[in-house]
Amino acid sequence: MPADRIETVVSLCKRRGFVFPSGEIYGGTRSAWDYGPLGVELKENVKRQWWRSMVTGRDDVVGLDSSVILPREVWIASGHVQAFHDPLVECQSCHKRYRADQLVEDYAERTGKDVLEDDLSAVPCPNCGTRGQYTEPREFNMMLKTYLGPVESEDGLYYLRPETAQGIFINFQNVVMSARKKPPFGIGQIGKSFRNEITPGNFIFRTREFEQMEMEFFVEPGTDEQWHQYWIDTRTDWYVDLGINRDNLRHYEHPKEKLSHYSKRTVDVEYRFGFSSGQQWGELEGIANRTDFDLTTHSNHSGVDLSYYDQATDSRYRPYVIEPAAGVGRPMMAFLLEAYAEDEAPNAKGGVDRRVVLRLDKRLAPVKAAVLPLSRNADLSPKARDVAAALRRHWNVDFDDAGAIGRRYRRQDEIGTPFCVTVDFDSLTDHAVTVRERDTMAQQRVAMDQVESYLAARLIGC
RNA sequence: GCGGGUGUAGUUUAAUGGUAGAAUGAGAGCUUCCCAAGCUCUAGACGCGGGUUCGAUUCCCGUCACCCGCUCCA
Repeated sequence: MPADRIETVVSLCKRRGFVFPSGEIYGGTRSAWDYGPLGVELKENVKRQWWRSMVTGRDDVVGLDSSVILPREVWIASGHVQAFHDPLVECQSCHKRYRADQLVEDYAERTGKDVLEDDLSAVPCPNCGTRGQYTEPREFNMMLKTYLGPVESEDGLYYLRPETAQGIFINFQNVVMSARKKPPFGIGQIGKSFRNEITPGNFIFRTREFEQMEMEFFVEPGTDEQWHQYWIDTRTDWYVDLGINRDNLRHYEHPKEKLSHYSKRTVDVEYRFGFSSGQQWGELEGIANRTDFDLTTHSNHSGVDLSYYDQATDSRYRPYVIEPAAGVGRPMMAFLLEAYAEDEAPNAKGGVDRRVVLRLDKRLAPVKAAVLPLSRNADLSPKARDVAAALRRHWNVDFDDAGAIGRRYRRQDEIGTPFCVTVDFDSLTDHAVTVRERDTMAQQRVAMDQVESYLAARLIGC
C-alpha cells in the first residue's frame, strides 16, 4: 500500500471515471466534484443499500422525498437561521478568527467590563494579544441563499436546506395519517443538502453541496435512550456488513458543551480515513437524540400541534426523535479506501506485477459482471455480445473485447467487478463460458444458458 | 475568507528565455490471446489571464484549483 492511500484512490477515481473535479474545463469549482460513469453507479448502490436496510427492509420505517426549498419559517423555527448567524471577526495580526459575541463575552468575564460587539478596540486577541486589530464583523451564515420570483428582493429570499431532516419533521402529521404509523416508527429520506462550509476539502469528504441519507425515528419519550443505542449499533453493523473492517470504525461521543442546538446526545460513527494531514478519523454518520426539539418548535411556530395521540392510553405526547444521519459521499469514499488493494500477481512474462483490485462488496460494485471474448477472431464477439445482453437485463454489465485478455481482467479488477465471463474458442462447440471470480480467482465452466441463473445465485441483494 | 506550499498529456514525470521528450494509460489494427505479452499506427500537456521581452512553459503580477494550517461535522 502506498504511503498516501487517499491520493492513490483519488487518482484511481479520476483515471477510471468515478469522480472528476467539477467544472474542470473552466478551472474547477471549489469543493465540488462530479460523479462519473462508475461513480454514479457506486453512489446509487450505496444509496440503494441504505434505502433497503433503513426503509423498505423494515416494517417500521417509511420513505419521503421533500423539497430542497422550504418556507423560510422552517429554518427560523429549526434554529438554523439564528444558530449560524454569528458575526465573525479576524485578528489582523495573527489571522485567527473569532465569533464577536464570544470575544465580548470572554472579555466581560475576565475583566468585568462590558463592550459592544461592533467596538472591539479594547479587546486583546486571545491568541497573540494584539489589542483591537480586528476586521469588521462579518455575518457568516451556513445556509446558502437563493431568491425566488422575478425580482430579487428580501421577500423572495429562500434558503437551500442544510439538512434533509426538517422536510421530515414538517411532514410528520401527513405521514402519520397517510401511512398509519405509530411510534416507534421512522421516516427516511435521501437527498441533497447545502452548507456554506468554511473549510471544505479532503476530496469528497466535505463539500458545500452534498447528499445525505437521514432517518428520523419517532419514539415515546422515556424510550429514547434505548432506541438511541439501538440505532448506534444497527448503523455501525451496516458498515461492517458492507465490507468495512470493524477495527477501522469507532464511536465518538460529542462532549456536552459542543452538542448542536437541537441535540441531547450525539454519537458519531467514524472511519479511519487516514487523511494526508495526519488526522486519522473522520465522521461517516452522526446519530443524534434530537429529543422533541423539532416537533415542539414547529408546533410553536406553525401553530399546528405536532403531537401524537396514543389511543391505547388516551394520551397525547410529542415523540422524541433519534436521527441517524449519514452522508453519501463519505461512506462511498470509505468503501473505496477499504476496498483498495494491491496484490502481487504472476504475469504472462513469467514475472510478478502489481494487481490493483477493488474488493468492493458485490452489492456496491458498479459493474457486476464483464463479458470478455477471448479474441475478436473466430466470431467470439457476437456470441459474447448475446451473453452480455442477457445479463444486462438484471445487472450493469460491461462488454470488452479490446486488447489482450489479461489486460481486460486487470481493468475489471481495478473497478471491483466481481465476475468476469469469458467466451473462448471452446464456447463455439461446448456452448459454455468460463466465469472467473474476482476475490478467489476461481474459474468455473458454466453452460451459456445457465450463466444468468449462476450469477443470480451469487448476486443476491445486488 | 486569511496565511504557507503546489500547478507540464488521463496518470507518473524530463528539459528549456527560442512554444516540449519519455514511460504508462487510451484508441485503431495484427497475433485461437485465460490474467497489464509482442508488433504497427493514432490521438494527447506547459491551469487561466495580464505584464516584461524581438520572443515566456520558464521571470513578474493577478486569478483559479488542489494540498497544509485556522471552533466544521453528513
